[in-house]
Amino acid sequence: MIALADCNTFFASVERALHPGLKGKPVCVMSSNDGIIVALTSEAKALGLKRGDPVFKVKDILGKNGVAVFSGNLMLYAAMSKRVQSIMRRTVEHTECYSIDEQFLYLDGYEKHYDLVELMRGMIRQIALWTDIPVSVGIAKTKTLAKVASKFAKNYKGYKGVCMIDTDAKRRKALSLFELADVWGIGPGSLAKLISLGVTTPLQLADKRGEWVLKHFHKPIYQTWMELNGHPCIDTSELIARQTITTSRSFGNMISSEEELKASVASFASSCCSTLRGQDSAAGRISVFACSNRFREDLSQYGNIASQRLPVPSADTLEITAAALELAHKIYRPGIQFKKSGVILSDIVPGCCHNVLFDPVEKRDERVELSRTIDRMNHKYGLRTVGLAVAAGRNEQWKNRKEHLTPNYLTDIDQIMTVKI
DNA sequence: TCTGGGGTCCTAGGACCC
DNA sequence: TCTGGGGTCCTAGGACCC
Repeated sequence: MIALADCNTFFASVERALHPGLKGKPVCVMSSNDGIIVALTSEAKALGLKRGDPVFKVKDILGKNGVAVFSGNLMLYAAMSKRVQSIMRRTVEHTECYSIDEQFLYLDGYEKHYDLVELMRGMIRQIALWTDIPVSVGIAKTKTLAKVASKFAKNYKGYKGVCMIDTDAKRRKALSLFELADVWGIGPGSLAKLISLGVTTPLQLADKRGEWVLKHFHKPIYQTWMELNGHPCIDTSELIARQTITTSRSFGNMISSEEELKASVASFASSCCSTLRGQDSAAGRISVFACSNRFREDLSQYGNIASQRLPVPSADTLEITAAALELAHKIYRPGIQFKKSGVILSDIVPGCCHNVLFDPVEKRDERVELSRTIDRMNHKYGLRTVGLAVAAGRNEQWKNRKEHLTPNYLTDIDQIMTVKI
């Protein structure tokens, strides 16, 4: 059996754990620039708020109901995620991190010595005690079914946090009651097609013949069909290293000068490079994109992307930033109000330093060591302690707005919480 | 005035090879 | 009227996920 452990409204729960006065109150976490709502507690949902709502459109609801709003702080949430994961690993040996708030737990063998439901309830209590993060667990024979079970566990108090689908009767009942749109792997496109073919519940899909599924759909939906019938076939085993690394942001204010566009791109390139070195990899290809504000119909619209292959896979901030700036120059257009830019590193290979005949960069290993030294200084003394001047720019119109940021209580000794007794 | 960010996998189609 | 067969590699774009 496989369990999926899912943190309930994770980002909002982290904020609530660190602001204990908010227990039982509506809480929302916003995206960068405080632009949209990305996580919200059930109390906030009850007010009619939804994930994805632009904050400026719901300002009234937020204000009138005293909703606590926070600017998203991913560093903080990642640190809390690590704590929750470590408690899960104390309970189950073989686990697999699927996302910042979800973990698969492999329970094979545990049924001999434990009641699986009670084992998971014990783990949930431990997590609540040590972190204050509420967790729901679904148990079933496949990951897709475990996800279904975890939603039942989340939505019905009677399960006390854990729902197990361990018989065919339970599987059929669950699938007959579950929303087709909520099945893992079924997005808006497949949903519309399924409905047009007369399939409206997960059970109806599961009961179709395999040939029928393959006739109308491709491999991904076929795999979902297999899993709904209890045959495991989705492999999410962790990729050791990421295959692409992206840093992109919408700007706090629109910008129109090439210098500012380049400053943003240089800053994002640096950020990509330190992530790249963090996983001991090098990138063979770099892309830079920029676009105008698609919501401003009164302004001229423009978007473009340019890519370049690096002569040798590289993790050197200086080399990659130089390439990024050339690409930024290519796509820059005077007279456009830019709203967003980004840098994408791809063709990622393991290893930081590749010795190659006719390498245009001399002393590549020393250059990588320089970048690593900068990483260590920034880690020790705070982000952006040392960086490239070109990334600083002269004014910082493009920088994010974050007006409700929780301090990095869990990762920065200078921001640690003060307790007054 | 104000509308997020970062991933994966799959497929079709073009370019190129013999 | 007739116009090979069989590959590989690369890229763009769609669909989906959190």
